[in-house]
Formats: sequence, C-alpha cells, structure tokens
Amino acid sequence: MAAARAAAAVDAYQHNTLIRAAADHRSLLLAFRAMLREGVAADHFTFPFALKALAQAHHRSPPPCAAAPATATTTLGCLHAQMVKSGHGANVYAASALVHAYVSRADAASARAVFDAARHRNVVTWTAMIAGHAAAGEAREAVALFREAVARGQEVNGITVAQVMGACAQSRDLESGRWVHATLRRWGVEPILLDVALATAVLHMYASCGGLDAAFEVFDKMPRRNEVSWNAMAEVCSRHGRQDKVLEVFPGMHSVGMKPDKVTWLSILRACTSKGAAGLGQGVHAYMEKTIGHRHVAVCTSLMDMYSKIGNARSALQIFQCLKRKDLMAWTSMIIGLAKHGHGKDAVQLFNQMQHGGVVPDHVAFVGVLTACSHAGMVDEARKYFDSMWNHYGIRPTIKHYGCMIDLFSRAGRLAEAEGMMQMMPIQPSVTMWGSMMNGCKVHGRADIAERVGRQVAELNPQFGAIYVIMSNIYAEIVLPSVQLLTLYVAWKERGTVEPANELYSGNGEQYRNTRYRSTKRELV
DNA sequence: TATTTTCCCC
Repeated sequence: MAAARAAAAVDAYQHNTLIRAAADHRSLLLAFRAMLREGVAADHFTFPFALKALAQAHHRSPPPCAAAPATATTTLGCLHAQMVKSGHGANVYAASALVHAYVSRADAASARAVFDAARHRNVVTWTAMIAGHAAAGEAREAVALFREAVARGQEVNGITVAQVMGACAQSRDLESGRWVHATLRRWGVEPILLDVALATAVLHMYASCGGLDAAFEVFDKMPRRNEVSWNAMAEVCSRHGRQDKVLEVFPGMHSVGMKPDKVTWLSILRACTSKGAAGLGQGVHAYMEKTIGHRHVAVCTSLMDMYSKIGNARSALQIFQCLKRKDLMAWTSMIIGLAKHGHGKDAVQLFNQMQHGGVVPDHVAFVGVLTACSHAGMVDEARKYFDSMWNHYGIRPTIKHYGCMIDLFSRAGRLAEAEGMMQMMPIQPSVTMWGSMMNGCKVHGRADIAERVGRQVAELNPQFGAIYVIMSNIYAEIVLPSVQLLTLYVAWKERGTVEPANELYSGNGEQYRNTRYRSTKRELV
C-alpha cells in the first residue's frame, strides 16, 4: 500500500513536470489528459503548474481572433472543472492560480466568481483579484477590494499596493491613492523607500492624478531608479505636454549608465510628434535603427504615426511594409495615415487586407476605415462597414462612428440619410454632427433642410446654444427672404435666446459673418 | 516542484 502510494507520487511528479513545461494550451491539454488516462491523481502541485502554464501560454501568444478563443477557454474550463471535482479547489495556491488564469484571459467576472467562492484566500489571492479588476479597467472595484482587505486586517504586500496604485492612476482617484499611501505610512512603511517597482507605481499614481510636481517630488526622493522609473517620468512629461522634459530623459539616463528601451522611445517619439520636430524625429529614427532596429511593433507604429502626422506618408508606408508581425495598432495607424493624406481608397483596401489576414478590427480601426470612406466618397461601402461593426464583431458604434457616418452622408449630399441616422442613434447628437449636417446643407444648397432641422434642434434642446451659431453660419452663406428670418427671429425670441438673433436680424451679409465669429466665442467656449 | 510586481503604439 505504501509502495503503491509512493509510486503514484512519483508518477504525479513526472506528469507535473510535463504539465509545467507545456508551452501552449494544446500540449497542456495533452499532458493533462495523459495523466487522467493513466489514472494518476492530481496532487496539490498539478493545478498551480497547469494554470500558470496556461496563463503564460496565453500571455505569449493570445488568440489571433478575439471572437474565437474557443480552445483556450475550453482548456481553462476543463482545468477548473477537474480542480473542483478532485477537491483541489480548496487549495489556496490552486485557487490563486485559477483567479490569475481567468484574469490573464481578461475574464475578471469569472475570476471574481472564483475569488468569492474560494474557501481559503491569502495575500496572493487578494492581489491577483485586485490586479484582475485593474487589468479589466475596473479601477473602482480594485480600490474597493483593497479597502476591504485592509478593513479585514488581511495581509497585503508591495505587489498588492503596486496594483492598487495602478488602479488609482487609471481612474485618476487621487483621494484613494493618498489614502493607500497614508495607510502604509501609518503602518510605518514608506513605499517610496521600499523598492523600485513600488516607488514607481506611487510615482505613476501621483503623476496621473496630481500632476508633474508631485511626480517630480517622488522621483527625487527615490533612493534607486531603474529604466521603468525613468520611463514613467518620460511618459508623464509627454502626457503633460512637457516635450522639453521628455527630451531631457535621454541624456539623464545616459548620465547614470542606462539605455532607453522601447518604452522610452515611445515617449520620446510622442514628444517629437507633438512638437512637430521632424528633424529630431528622423534623428531618433536613425539612432533607433542602429540600436533596436525594426523589431518592436509598438515603436514602429509610433514612428509611422509620427511620419504620418508630419505629412510624410511615404516613410510611414516604408516602415509598415518592413514590419514582419503587424498587429492591429500598426494596421490601424497606417489606415488612418493613408486616409488623412487623401488615399482613402488605399486605406479601405488595407482594411480589407487586414481582415483577410485574420486581424480583428476594433472600434478605432472602424473609425479609420469610415474616415477613409468619407474622404474617398465611398458612401455605400461605409454603410456596409458600419453595419458589420455590430453584426459581425459585436462592436457597438460610438459617437465617433456616428459622427463619421453623418459627415459622410452630408458631404455626399445624402442629407435624408444623415438626418435619419441622427434620429435613430441612441446617443445625443454632438455639435460636430450638427456642424457636418449643416455644412452639407450649405454645400448642397439645401437651406430648407437646414432650417427645418435647426428649428427642430432649437425646440428639442432650447439650452443647446451652439445650434444658433451653426444656423447663423448657414444664413451667412445662403441668403433667405427676410420674412423667413423674421419667423426664425420670433421663434428664437420665444425660446429666450434673442441675442444672436438680434444681431442676425438687424444685419446684412457682412454682419452675419461678424456675428458668426462673435457668437462662436460666446457660445462654444 | 507552487500562486501575485512598476512604465507601453492606432
């Protein structure tokens, strides 16, 4: 009996080793099934190993098509079921690993279900769950869970704090961030002095919620800094429009013997782009070719973006074509770049190529292709792409997509369709949309529609002052019989918005133009 | 033989 148990333990050890070594979910499943088939029972190492292998495999190569990750999900579900069945669900290591596995698959809801049902939890379980909420963009839940942990007297560590700081940064929750910091100090811990990762997380939190000065203060106090600390600083400066400071990071790092990595380059490139510093950007490009080459998709995407924005579509295209592994953002950047430079048809073609290559478009990619259609006057194609967003990809159109469509219809003079879309869509029309439509009316000489729609807007939203500005634009371009102006004047007066109407009514064409500028300042700022 | 770390392009 004892010998049989010892033999089984040896067997489990061997299977565990195979399971741990699995590089993808397929080989993992094979190794796990082999264990079941040979009748070897899983021990308390099996599930932590298997789940970690699965999480890492997913991290290394996420499914190319987000709509069909069926196999990987099945593997995880299978492990979860076996874990519960075999009674290892009560093992805190296994439970933590399961929470993390769901988190790595961006399934925070399932992770939370496991977390809530777990019989035993420790600091790792709590940390994994807090990290899961943060990764899913559920910053409030992450902070709430951390507060709960502290209230229960649950042990937390530097990793937990780093995660919750990240959540505070994400939701610009300065109050919670300060509270976390103060709580640690109350415990006699100064996180900035503790370790680099934690200090960097604190730095990032203050930078996101407080501002540059708070970030500099933390940075100066840090006893040690690594590349990530410098990168956080560079990123913060570039977000706050301090391009000069970003460009100081490079010599700053150099002076302490550190080299910029791909994240540093992203900030530096962004600084060059927003500064419009073409020469500098090209210098950076040349330097990067020598150091890191064309290996990083993100950096190349940023470079493409820079070249597109300074009007050099050719260089952007060259970098794009050199890219071996093109991801969604690279495709999107190129599509938008082409669209903006009047190559609408090429951009649409690129979008189709991307889809054929199995890259699944997201909402930004759709903004790109719709913009491209708009510039190329491809109204019916746009309609097709727009419909496929929800029908094929389950992406709900946002205000930007509706804006593209309305702009597109209006430019093409298909004003009834523009109007129809504005009436059908589930969101409030924006000033830009009314502007697009009114502009379409102007270009296509449809003062009748402009007047009807404008009146409608004024009636539906009397507080929506911008419509009067837009209307005065129209009237400045298309002179209507004075009786119609008078009608409008009366309508506006009833609404209590007579000021712009007064100016409009008493003037001639020249004055309408003046009205437009004055009104624009008053109404839109 | 085990679980959880900071900065990131469209």
